[in-house]
Amino acid sequence: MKLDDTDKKLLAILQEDSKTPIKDIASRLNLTKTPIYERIKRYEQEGIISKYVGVLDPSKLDTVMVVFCSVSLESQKLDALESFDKAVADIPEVVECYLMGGANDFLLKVVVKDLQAYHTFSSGKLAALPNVSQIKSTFVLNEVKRSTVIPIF
Amino acid sequence: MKLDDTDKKLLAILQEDSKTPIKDIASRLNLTKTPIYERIKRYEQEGIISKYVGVLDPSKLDTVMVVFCSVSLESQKLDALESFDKAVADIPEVVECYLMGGANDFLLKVVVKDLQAYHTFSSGKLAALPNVSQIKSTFVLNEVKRSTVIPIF
DNA sequence: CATGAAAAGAACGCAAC
DNA sequence: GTTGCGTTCTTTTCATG
Repeated sequence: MKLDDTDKKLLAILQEDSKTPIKDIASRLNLTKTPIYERIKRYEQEGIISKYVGVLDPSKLDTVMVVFCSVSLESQKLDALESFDKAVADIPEVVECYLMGGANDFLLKVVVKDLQAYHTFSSGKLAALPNVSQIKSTFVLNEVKRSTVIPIF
Repeated sequence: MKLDDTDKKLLAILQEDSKTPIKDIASRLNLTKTPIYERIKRYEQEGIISKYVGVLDPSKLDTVMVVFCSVSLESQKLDALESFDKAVADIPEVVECYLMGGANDFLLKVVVKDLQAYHTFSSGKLAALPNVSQIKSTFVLNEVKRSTVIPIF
């Protein structure tokens, strides 16, 4: 869909704070409630906004450990990639998963409780998936920035 | 803070869909509105829930390209790391940034419009930051899974 | 797009148990 | 924790210009 200037500003606001009342958004954008309301409904219907979520602060939770791991498969055939896709979707510890260019590896962002939980996950769940040939884990020392905002220019 | 079983279920729901009405949550957890409401307010006050956001579907936006890049600094001294932290926070293309174990590199998730925009960002903004010695870019071919949920066990 | 009115729903506060 | 009530805010719909 084509986004005009108002769309971009509006989506930026909703990505920052989805609880901003429509009337507040309207006054910030020098419009009235009606057009704002209709645009938001359009985003939701078209799936541009896929959902509204609460974002947790991991540092406020007792023990949360974040690990990035790059996973290589034995085969780069499409069906091997797709079966890995599906398997990963059902593993809650895998928060994000991307197929990367270059070596055709997967990059996974994994959230676990502690090092022991990571070991259980890595050797038990992840290595057990079909076609997995190599796993390289790198641990996050510090979360410098984490936002869910997709910048729209 | 210590989280009981109800907290975990409640946080899971809010991470999935923050617009679920309190009365619906209450009935799902076999409780009434009051305790649900009070727990949520506590999460917000203590910062466990840091914010509520709308999540966009990048595939519905014209051109969105995701790149992971690992950035090495010339110095690993604390002030060099911290000044990089601060600089990165103000760059909208950098959606996430982590200090990684091992080689003490930073891992950045970058969202741009297209390859040309990435080049502008990488050579212009990123390489221009103080102390940056090396940048390795890997492009995302396919977004297999992306959630903002922190699994709580 | 603006404006205003009206109805429905949700959040919020309070009191009593 | 529950139940109930009442107020306020927001969302939602609708009609007019």
